[in-house]
Parts: sequence; structure tokens; C-alpha cells
Amino acid sequence: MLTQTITAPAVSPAKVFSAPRTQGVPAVDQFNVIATCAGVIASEFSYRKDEEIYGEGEPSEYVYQVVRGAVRTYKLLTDGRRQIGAFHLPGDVFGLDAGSAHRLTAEAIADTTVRLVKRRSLEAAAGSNVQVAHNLWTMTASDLRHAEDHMLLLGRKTAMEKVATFLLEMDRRLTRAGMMALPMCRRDIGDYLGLTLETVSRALSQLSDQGILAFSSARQIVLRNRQRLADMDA
Amino acid sequence: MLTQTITAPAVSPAKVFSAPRTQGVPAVDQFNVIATCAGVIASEFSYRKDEEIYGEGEPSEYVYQVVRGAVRTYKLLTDGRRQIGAFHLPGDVFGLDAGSAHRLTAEAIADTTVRLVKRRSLEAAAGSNVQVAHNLWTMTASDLRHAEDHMLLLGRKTAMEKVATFLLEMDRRLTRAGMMALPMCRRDIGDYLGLTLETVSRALSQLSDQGILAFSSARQIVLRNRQRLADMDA
DNA sequence: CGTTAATTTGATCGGCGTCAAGATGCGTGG
DNA sequence: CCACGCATCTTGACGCCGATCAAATTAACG
Repeated sequence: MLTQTITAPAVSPAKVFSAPRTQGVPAVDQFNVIATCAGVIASEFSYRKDEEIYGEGEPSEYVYQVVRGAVRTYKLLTDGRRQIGAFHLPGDVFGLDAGSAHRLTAEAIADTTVRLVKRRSLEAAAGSNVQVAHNLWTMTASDLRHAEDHMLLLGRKTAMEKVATFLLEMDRRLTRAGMMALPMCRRDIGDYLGLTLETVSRALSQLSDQGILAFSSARQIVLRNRQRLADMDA
Repeated sequence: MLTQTITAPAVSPAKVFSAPRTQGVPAVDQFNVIATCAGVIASEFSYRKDEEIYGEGEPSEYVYQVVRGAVRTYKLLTDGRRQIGAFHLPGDVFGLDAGSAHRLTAEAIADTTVRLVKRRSLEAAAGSNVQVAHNLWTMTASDLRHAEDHMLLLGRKTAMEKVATFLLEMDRRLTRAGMMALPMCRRDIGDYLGLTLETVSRALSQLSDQGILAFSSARQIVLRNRQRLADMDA
């Protein structure tokens, strides 16, 4: 069901897109490089909380960049067990599959706005523009690096180490003004870390009891001791 | 310790390299495409069992293709816990990192021969040859697809499901004449699946008791019922 | 303010890890 | 060809971490 609203049919080539400021974002936004090439059309779409953006196995027609909100990409087993592969936050690119079909499902975690470009125009641009081809490669390689780190977490870390790693990752990616505002629920965190939501909750409570973090609400967290958190990560 | 033997300093451009026949190998060997470009030098090296080919964090100077033998690539936690990300069998490419450093360690599982090309010459070729640039991207995307599947396994499958998935993967990749000859030990399998070697051994014994597989030796396995094995995979 | 989702916390269970002992296989040297 | 030594693999007993089941509390939202 594609019920999203078109909020902007196209961006003017003259208008420089201002990527949301994120600590982890490269100095030169690779999505800008590929999206501002001649012939590549960028649009904006919005999705409501929990709305599917694309499904696993569907043809990959577009490549996306989060403008506002957050996205989860995941795989399901037949009985409903879910593994979230990544969370995509403002500035992040997702949906870039080299094959013709998406290999994970993407859903909006909260109300979300994305920019998107047609995959076919990207492929075309890559055929004539070496810079675009190089960016496609390094963006996919960046996803691979994250997946490799996450395999180590899923296969070999304890519950507390997983939660510590998660907090440090989110701290790096979305802490603003000393505060981390998590867009995702405990179940999403559990499905990202290979844990149940109860185990995630217990680990966070324990870290709170130890004074390593403080809640202003369940999803608003302040890290009080990053060093001790890093020590808990293996 | 680079104690490997140079068995062939370079291949003649005229000689067509015959890749080992593997069921899963693409019709056109992508390594051949990139390795036979003008200016790209391919050599052969050999490593003894358990010898390190490169270490995590080392500069990535070469890209490799397995000719004979098998390779494991892995990450370690500080206390020695290990997660193997992939096994590389004859025909497989490994060591292709977009960044300047390897993100995993590579070791020979058995006595192994590899072909290799300098990463810098690949990068140079990608700058002028669109086909090479495209192959770099799709090879990295192929690694990413495997990593995504493996995250689902590590985070959400049971021990028996993990072993079933492993057997079906190895069956697809190395069964010859109805028989699967595993190059790796039980510990390697465990570190690949996020299990202990004992749990792997128990799962294999159970499958043998059920008649789903048969051992001719501990590492020589015949699958007797692929359908029942596929049913055990989630 | 009522309704429902999200989160926390407690009690119990079980799958897989840990520890240990034996069995099997294989390479090496006599 | 056989004996020995070592690595690998199997199997058993037991324990623990995280899952499951359940219920209370808090937060979000119309």
C-alpha cells in the first residue's frame, strides 16, 4: 500500500540540499553527489509510523536517504522471528541493492520523510561518471562494514555487551545537546541485537542503577559514563 | 610472517585462467574480468594450514581469489571470542575492502593457493574501465547479501536451524560426486554459527541418528534427505 | 479521562555453554 | 607394518544466561 504523500515532486538543481547535520556524516554527502548528477531526479516522500517503504523481494526501483524520522530494515523467518539489520537515521542512505530486488524490508519507525532517486538513473550515471560508480561501491562497502561488526555482536557478545554497543552506536549517531532520543521501541532494539525486549529493558535498568546512564523518559537517555560503557563492551 | 612460496610470479595475458568449477560460480568469473585488465598483475601464492594471509587492520594491498584450499575470515574480541564471517572456497574472491585497511583477519584453513592482484591497480582500472568498477561494486554487494543472511541466522535461528543452514550452504558450494568434504573443523563451524564446537557436534550426531545425513568420516558427509534438512531450517 | 501500547519487573524454564572424559583418526618415526 | 602421540571429535553431566510467561506500572493519545 503506497499511501505516502508527495511533498516535493523534484528538487531544483540550483538549490543545494542541506543534509541534516549528523556527527557521523561524511564531509561530502555521497547521496548529494549521486543525486545531483545530470539526469538523476530526486523527489521527497513521506511515510507514517510503521508504514512499509518497500518489501523484501520487491524490485528495487529507488534508492533512499532519510531526511526526517527513522527507518528499520529487517528480514523475517517464516514464523515471524525478525532480525533488524540496521537503523537508518537522518542523512543515512538505504535501499541501495546491487541486484534487482530488495533483500530486506524497510519500514518507517516514526513518521518519516525521505529523498529518493530512481535506481536506473543511478546505474546510468555510474556508467558515464566514475565518481558516481565509486560512490555506489563505497556506500555498499560501508553497509558491509556495519554488517561485519554486527555479525560479531550477534554471534559472540553477551546481552549486556550488546546493549552497551548499541548505546555507544546510538550515542555517536544521534546524541544532540548531550541527550539521546531513541526513535525505536524496546522490541526493535531487541530484534536488532538478537535479544528479547525484556532482556533489553533489564540491561538498561541495570545500567541506570549503576549510574552509567539516566532516563528522562524511556527513550530519552543521557550517558553519564561513556568510559564505563565502553569497558562493558567487549 | 610471510613465509608463503611464490609459485607463479605472473600469468601470461594470453593464457586463459581456468577457474575451478563450482556450482555457485557465475558464468563469467568476475575476478577474471578485473584481473585480466591491462596493467593488472595477477600472481599466485601458497599458504600452509593455519597460516595468516592478512590481519585485521592491516593495509589492504591485495585482492585474492582461492585457487585450491579454503580460507576463513574472522573478527576477534579482546578475550579471544571469535566470529567467522565467511568461508572462502575455490573460485571465491576475498580481501576486497573498499577502505584502505582489512576489516577481518584471513587465514588458510588447509594448505591453500590463491591468485592475487594489487588493490591499487584495481582502483586504477576502475577509474577508466566501467566494467571493472561495476564488478567491484557487485562483488562487495554479494558479500553484503551473505552478511545480511548470516545476521538473521546469528540473531534469530536455533542451534539446529543454524547447522541445517550451514549444511545446505556447504552442500551447494562444495558437494562433488554426491559427497561433501568439509575443510574446516568443528570449532570453525561453531565460530561461524555462533555456537560451541560441542553443540555443532551434537546437532550433526542427531541428524545422523535421524538418517538425514551420513558420515564416511567426521568431515566427509553425504546428505540423505535435503528436503527434511530444508524443513529444519526456519 | 479512558483506552491501549509500551515499558518494567518478577518467577520460572530450558537451550546451549561449560567442564570433563573417552573415542577416533592421523601423522610420524621406529 | 605397527606403535605412539597429538589433535579432533563425540558424548555425558551439570549450570547459567537469556527466553518465556505473567502481571503491574507508566506513558501516549484520542
